[in-house]
Amino acid sequence: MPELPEVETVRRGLESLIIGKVIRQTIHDTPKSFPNSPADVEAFMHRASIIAVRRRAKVLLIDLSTDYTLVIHLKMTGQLVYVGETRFGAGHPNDSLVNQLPDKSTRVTIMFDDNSQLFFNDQRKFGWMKLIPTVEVPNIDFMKKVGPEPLEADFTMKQFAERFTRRANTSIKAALLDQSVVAGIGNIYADESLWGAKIHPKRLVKTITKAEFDTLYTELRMVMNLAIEKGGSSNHTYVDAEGKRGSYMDFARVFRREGLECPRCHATIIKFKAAGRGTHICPHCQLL
DNA sequence: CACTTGACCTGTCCGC
DNA sequence: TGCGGACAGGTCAAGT
Repeated sequence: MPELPEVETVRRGLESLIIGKVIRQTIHDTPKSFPNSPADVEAFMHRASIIAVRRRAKVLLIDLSTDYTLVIHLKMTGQLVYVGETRFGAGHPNDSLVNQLPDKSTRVTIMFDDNSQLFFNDQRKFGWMKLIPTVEVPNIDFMKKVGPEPLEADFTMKQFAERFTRRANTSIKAALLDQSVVAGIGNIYADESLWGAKIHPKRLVKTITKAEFDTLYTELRMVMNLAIEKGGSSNHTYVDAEGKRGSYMDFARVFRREGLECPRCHATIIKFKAAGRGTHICPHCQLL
């Protein structure tokens, strides 16, 4: 799924749904998705209550009353879906997914005392969930190297441009996707913000002017705020904590719109490969 | 160090 | 209807 807006949408949903709930049982038989031993799960999850649901970049952190934390990365196709004690009736908008859980992509099932459940689904098995002591969270590799987030209040335009100097000889798109430069951007919002700033994704970082970085900073924050407001982007498998799709794709200007008109100049949007990823631009607005 | 490419998986879609 | 290949919201470990 998930770039920052999608993970934040899941975080907000979980926060409203599972805080205070007590874990009765955890079902996990796929070590790649959840490597902790049954003994760890028994000792640090069983009878634990949910204290907080936090997020850092694209990683979710579910704090437990045992001073352990579930650290979760959804990667491409991970989902965290909560199902209440009463399931939706047939015909409900969420019916198709929620009523079928668990399914063949369910990797972990957490059952709460009130009979509600939290499912970690992941079709491609790239995602993972790990149980570690809460005090160790800042020490994991990801946390140590991940950069600042575009929406942090104290993250300035000046800092934004400075973060990129280390990646002077790579393309701006590759640099935007580098989580150690700026955290939380993925393929959708890289393309959307570069369109907003009228920058070609293959431009080398060292050729981007200060004025262009300033525009990119502003566009990136606008795009991410809008995406959070719309509950994220559901390009393929992404759903929020209640199994609902996000609607940002209805507002996308270039992403997955190849062959359609640029909303700014009406040229035809094209798709090609950049930084190893499918990339969408307006060839008239974004020149190399 | 900085940079690029392939690997990790499963499912779906598109052309033959 | 089947088969092969390309591709999919992301990181890593390798290679140069």
